[in-house]
Amino acid sequence: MLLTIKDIARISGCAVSTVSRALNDHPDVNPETKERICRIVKEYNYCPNRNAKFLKQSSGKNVLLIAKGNVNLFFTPILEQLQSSAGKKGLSVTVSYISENDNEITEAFRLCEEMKPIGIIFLGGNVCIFQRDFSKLTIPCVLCTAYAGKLGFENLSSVSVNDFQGGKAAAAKLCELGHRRIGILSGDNKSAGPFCERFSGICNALSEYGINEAERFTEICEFSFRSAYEKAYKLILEHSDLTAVIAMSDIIAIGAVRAFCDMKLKIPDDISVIGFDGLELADFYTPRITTFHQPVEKLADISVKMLVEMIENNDEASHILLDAEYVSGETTKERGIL
Amino acid sequence: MLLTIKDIARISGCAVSTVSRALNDHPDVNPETKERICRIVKEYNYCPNRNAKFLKQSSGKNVLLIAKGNVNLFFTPILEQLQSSAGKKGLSVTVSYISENDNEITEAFRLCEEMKPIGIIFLGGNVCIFQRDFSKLTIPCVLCTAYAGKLGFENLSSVSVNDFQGGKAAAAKLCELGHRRIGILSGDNKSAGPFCERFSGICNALSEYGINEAERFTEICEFSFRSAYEKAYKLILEHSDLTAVIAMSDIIAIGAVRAFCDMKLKIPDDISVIGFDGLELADFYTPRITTFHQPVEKLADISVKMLVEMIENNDEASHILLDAEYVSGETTKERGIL
DNA sequence: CTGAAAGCGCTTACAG
DNA sequence: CTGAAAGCGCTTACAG
Repeated sequence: MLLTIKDIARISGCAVSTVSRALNDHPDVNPETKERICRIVKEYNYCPNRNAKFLKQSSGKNVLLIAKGNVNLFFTPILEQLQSSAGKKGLSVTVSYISENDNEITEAFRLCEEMKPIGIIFLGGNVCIFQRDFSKLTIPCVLCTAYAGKLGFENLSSVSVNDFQGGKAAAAKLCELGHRRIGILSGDNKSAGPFCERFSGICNALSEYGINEAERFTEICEFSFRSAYEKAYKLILEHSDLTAVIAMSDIIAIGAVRAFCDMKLKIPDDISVIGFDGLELADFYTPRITTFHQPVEKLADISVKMLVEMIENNDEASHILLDAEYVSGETTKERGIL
Repeated sequence: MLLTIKDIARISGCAVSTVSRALNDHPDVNPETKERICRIVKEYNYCPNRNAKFLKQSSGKNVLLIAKGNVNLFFTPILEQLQSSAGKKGLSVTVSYISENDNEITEAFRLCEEMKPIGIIFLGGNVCIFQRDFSKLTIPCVLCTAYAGKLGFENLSSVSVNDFQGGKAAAAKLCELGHRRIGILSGDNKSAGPFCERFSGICNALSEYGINEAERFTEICEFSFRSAYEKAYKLILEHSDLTAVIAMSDIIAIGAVRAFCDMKLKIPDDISVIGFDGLELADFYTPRITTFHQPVEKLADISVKMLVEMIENNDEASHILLDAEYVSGETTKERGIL
């Protein structure tokens, strides 16, 4: 049986309330008393029951981190950085992993009641769900990896790469290399969000290079190697004259590269591929994936910084866009002279 | 403000205790009352506060799932399968992710007090920590992906691949292809656990093929692309005559393949590489990684089945070893005639 | 600076 | 089958 706060009170000869105050760093407790209590706590390896704590607690230093879709190679390093960055600011973070199909706002709302956090960081999230449901939440929140500036909520900041510019730069890069028959392997770009932004950016660049809508060949794929593989295969079967493909994430790029290899297409001689995200994996794949890197550390650090400033200084919501950084790889080259 | 059970009681005209019983499927509640309560619960979107629930609850259908080291591509699919498999058995699972450096037993013990689960599944875990600390836990537990048979705890079952046989088969495969100068890229094989088992298996096979200890070239790497890359590089620099490498996981194999490419070694013409785990990624890498696949679905399903039987039938602990399945890829071939 | 007491939202004997 | 009441382990006004 684990010890309770009552046991610690008994052993230390204090009241339960004094132990609680000592443990939670309240100012009005005698330093000697506090030290004695802490010693006993350590000696007996006492650990407060979080259910009871959260049931009562109205405030604290707890920050909630809601990660949507944890299967994601891209989110894992951000998550680690978020945790370490929040830790340095003296915040204790509780992470909740939810699946791609869950409603992040509903989950956040429930956890707010349970944990009474002072702020929330969403790692990933569906902008449409935010638009519809976010008003339920009244504490400071930050959306990390998607732009929430268009939503206009007073307590919702966001930090992400400029996905429009990133998409545009990726397409421009291929056009500069002389490619004109370019396929697009997109994530779901129907509803607002990063894929939609990237898609707009890509189209914008293609237009500037005089490639009109009739010459854009797009397949929508799920966020998996297999789906990307299948859609890449289909794209080439239907448009054998493509010389380049833009994949909206490195996962998709890898699925595509594998498909092209199986079709006996040489990369980058027969076809160029450009990815997005700049995963560590992209750098260890053969061939190295040419990609646009999302600055993971910055995304995480800025998220935490924004949240802290909203909480402590009552700063109003702001929306920061970072540049995705071009990473040269082995999957792109100039279009061969046909 | 979220609704509490009191609100539901007031709205439905019942007592709080009746609402509680209805919600928790207790037998002794009038079907009509129950239906009315459930309708109201749904209509008002009521969701019980888990802190309060767990604070009181002495039993239930809660199963705890402790996943150690969530950065792991191998664990993610097992985790998903475990959740779906447990869901089908009518168990509600709570997942706790802990880092590689945490003590899984300490964490389990704390959560037992808080959640009062009826059983625990550990996804991954350090056998040495189990040996030292597991006796603290008295409820049925299953260790998934490592063998706990040597530990002899009455309430700890385990299911894993036969890592010794897997390692042995991997080494034998290379020997059969004519390789005699074989490098080993190992995870930490100093303390008991899968890497240690695989290492023993590898050594056993090499001995059987007459390759003595002086001809085994081993580097220990961390579980990352980068570490594997560096150690693979080092291995070749120091032993340029190696014709094959056994990597103890696909992550390590991929780091090695990338390193060999950068050293201008052709795979598999100049050097063969064999991995372990059978990640989806291994099948989408170019070249496809030859590997030994851990049967993810079986590992998960058996874990749940074992736990349920320990709980419901009071079955005693058992330890199941599955075979790792050979998956032919593009990174192995016969040793060239020198 | 400290203690006694109320109460967070639930569950579960106990009584009817 | 249902309700009133105790209590889970904490935190926090309130009094001193």
